[in-house]
Amino acid sequence: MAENAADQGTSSAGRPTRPDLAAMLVPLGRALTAMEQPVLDAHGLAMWAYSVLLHLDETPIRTQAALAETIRADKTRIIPVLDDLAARGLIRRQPDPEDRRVRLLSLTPEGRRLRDAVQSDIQRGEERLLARLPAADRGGFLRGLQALHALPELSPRKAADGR
Amino acid sequence: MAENAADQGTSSAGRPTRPDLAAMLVPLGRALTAMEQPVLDAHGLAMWAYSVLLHLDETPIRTQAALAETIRADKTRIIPVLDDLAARGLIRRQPDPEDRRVRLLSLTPEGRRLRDAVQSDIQRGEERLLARLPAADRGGFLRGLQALHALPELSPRKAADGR
DNA sequence: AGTATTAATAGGCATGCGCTTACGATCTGC
DNA sequence: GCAGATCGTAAGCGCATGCCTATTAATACT
Repeated sequence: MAENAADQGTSSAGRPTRPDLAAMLVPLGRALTAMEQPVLDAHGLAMWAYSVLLHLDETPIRTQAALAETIRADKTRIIPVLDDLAARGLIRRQPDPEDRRVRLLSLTPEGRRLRDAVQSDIQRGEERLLARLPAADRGGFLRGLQALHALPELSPRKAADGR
Repeated sequence: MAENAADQGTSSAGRPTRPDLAAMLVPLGRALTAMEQPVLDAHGLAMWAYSVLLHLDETPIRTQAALAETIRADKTRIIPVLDDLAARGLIRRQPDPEDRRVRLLSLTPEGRRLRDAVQSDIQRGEERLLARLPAADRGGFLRGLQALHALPELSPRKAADGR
């Protein structure tokens, strides 16, 4: 006994060969977010506001609640964000003629300009980081990340309603 | 001049070919964390407690403050966590004979057992996710992730004190 | 017409967390 | 042996966030 064999469960248990994914992903996410912050500050954008600008225009978004859900924000908490963005002329919020309860959201040209400028800034910083990766792994890392990001099981809300 | 050309910045700006890294990493981290939660609950461990168990024993940790820093916890906030872990016999907290201010932290055998069991469970779930990746990208993804995770610039605290 | 639903909005409650202060015990330098 | 720094600990402030309720306007169901 006390042997350091490796079989002790269903699969290859024992001492793992890598840290938990979350243990790497979460700090990385934090670090990336911290890198973004100064850029956002420079443009007077909060993280939520940037998130709104990003997701507006990518997908046709109808209601504010739907937007909130896609960016995983609280329905009631983005309202001040939208107020601010609209007041600054970065988004438009017109009542839907077909259903006058909903406000149709869209990016204004200035909104798109700002979004593009900020995103370029941010991705420029990210590229500096990616450059640190061995070239052989860079592509796989990015593809893997995008693939996981696209998995529906990882979106808790969608995964729940299987009907 | 409303042409939809793509050059408009310093480098390859315009519409980016991928989402921001943080925009993928952060939700992924959240999803992974959510996947871990039931496992942790099943073992009666909170996230901070698990984090402590993980990092104890990997590196020789002397002071509680040092532990707190490595797991990015607040010095004062892990104390109840340590209290609980010690009360459950998962860690030991003996006064250092050389400096009786500091408590030497170590994993008990039960602590190590629990940590290994939980981590196997967690990584088993993660492997199910990784299996969804194209085999060609899986290795690069993991290596890239580990490489970025190991970068010192991404640890805000260490990066700051360059002196 | 009359009731139930849904969108947007406001407000409030509870939680978790980072940060700060305070304090006793202990160590170190002078 | 005293002053200042350090460790562990307690307590509290403030912010961001998730969640829940209520209100109002508009739509849908019957």
